[in-house]
Amino acid sequence: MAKNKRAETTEGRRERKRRQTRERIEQAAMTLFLQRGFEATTIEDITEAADVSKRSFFDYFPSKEEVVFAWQDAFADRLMAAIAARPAKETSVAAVEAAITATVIASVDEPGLALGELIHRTPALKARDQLKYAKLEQKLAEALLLRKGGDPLERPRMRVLAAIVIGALRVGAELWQQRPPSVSPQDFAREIFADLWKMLAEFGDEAKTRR
Amino acid sequence: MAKNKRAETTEGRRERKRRQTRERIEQAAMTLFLQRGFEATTIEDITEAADVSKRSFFDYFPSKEEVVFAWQDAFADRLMAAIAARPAKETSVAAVEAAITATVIASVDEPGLALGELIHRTPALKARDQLKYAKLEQKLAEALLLRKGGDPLERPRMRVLAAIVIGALRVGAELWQQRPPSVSPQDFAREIFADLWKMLAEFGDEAKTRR
DNA sequence: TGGCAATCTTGCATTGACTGCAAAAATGCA
DNA sequence: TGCATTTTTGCAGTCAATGCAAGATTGCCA
Repeated sequence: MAKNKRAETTEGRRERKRRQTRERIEQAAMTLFLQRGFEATTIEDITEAADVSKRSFFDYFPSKEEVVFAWQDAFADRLMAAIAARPAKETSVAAVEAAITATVIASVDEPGLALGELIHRTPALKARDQLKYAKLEQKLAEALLLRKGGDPLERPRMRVLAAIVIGALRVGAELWQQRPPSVSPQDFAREIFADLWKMLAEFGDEAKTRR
Repeated sequence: MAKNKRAETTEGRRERKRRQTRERIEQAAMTLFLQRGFEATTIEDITEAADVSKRSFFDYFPSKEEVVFAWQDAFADRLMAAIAARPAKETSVAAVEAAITATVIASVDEPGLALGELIHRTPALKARDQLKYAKLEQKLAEALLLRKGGDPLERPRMRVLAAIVIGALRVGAELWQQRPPSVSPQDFAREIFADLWKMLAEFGDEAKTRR
């Protein structure tokens, strides 16, 4: 089973082969998924293409779905790091904008883009995809709270801010996928955030003057 | 298979028995799920308890998960209706608040409350649960857009408003589940929304005066 | 270099969700 | 009562996922 490094030494043949096998499975799976769809691809198809036994697949990935989402953990980790890196005196709003923009830009070229459509047309994957956003939101909320010194009273506030921002990220990702990116990711992100804050202010004012 | 009424006449013996069977399955499933967990309950356990054949289960529900989430469609439909019922001259912000509050209040006594914990501790259900919110959000966005006469330029705006409000609903539902409801649902909803709009205004102002 | 111990890979068997199909049972109606 | 329609069921089969133990590989050291 998956065990880790014995010492902190360099990667031995064992580790290397294992990583290579993992990549071979991932590659084979993705190719087949994109080519003939997620459900229409069986584990056996994948293991055959990757030339490993059917049983071994589960030694590398806990489930078929995980192959698709494995790479996405990286995004959440980067975002956390980006948040933590913002100066403490910066407002939460400024910090998320900067952190998300930076993380998105740093991640925009990854295979994830091609996956969007696959996920979108596969119900089981769609559910898992949403879960990913939920986890991201929770992590973001924690990171934001930490910046505030962990004050428990700030928690609901940061939860809501996280929900708003991740919501915007989700909507933004959708818009991005729909139209061919005629602008740079930077400009796109900037635009999205500008719109978002403007809307927030409007909605807020609207509620303020209401009743 | 599931066919509908032949004419608009009253419910015959056939329809009635079918509905009863469906309820029996649902009841048996829920009892077992809550009692021994989702994964630990097999379809056979359920059908045995409900006294139908294993095969028949799938004549009533497309999957094990659907039993859990079937009732939730009702919420989305009610919310849509509530939005549509708001006067057209009302602002979007005022309309969602009123509609959501009314719908939540009308739905708060349903079995859903007991399910929260079950869903929370079952990964597969958690994913599906998030998908539910996503769908709700989309429907809400459509309903809001419709109120605006369907102007395509308003779409992203309404998508974001929907994301924000559903985000607040999600966070609110979580808070509600955590602490014993010491206040009425009405007051709780009012409070949540008041906080939300206040936060929006603050975040908006903060962004406005920034840079 | 040979051999041992740790680790990986694989085959085999099993469970459980889900589907298709056709026979059998129940129901509605003339 | 008899027949057409609908429902329920049994059965066979596919596929994901898991446990287990035998077989192969690898790292290491005497």
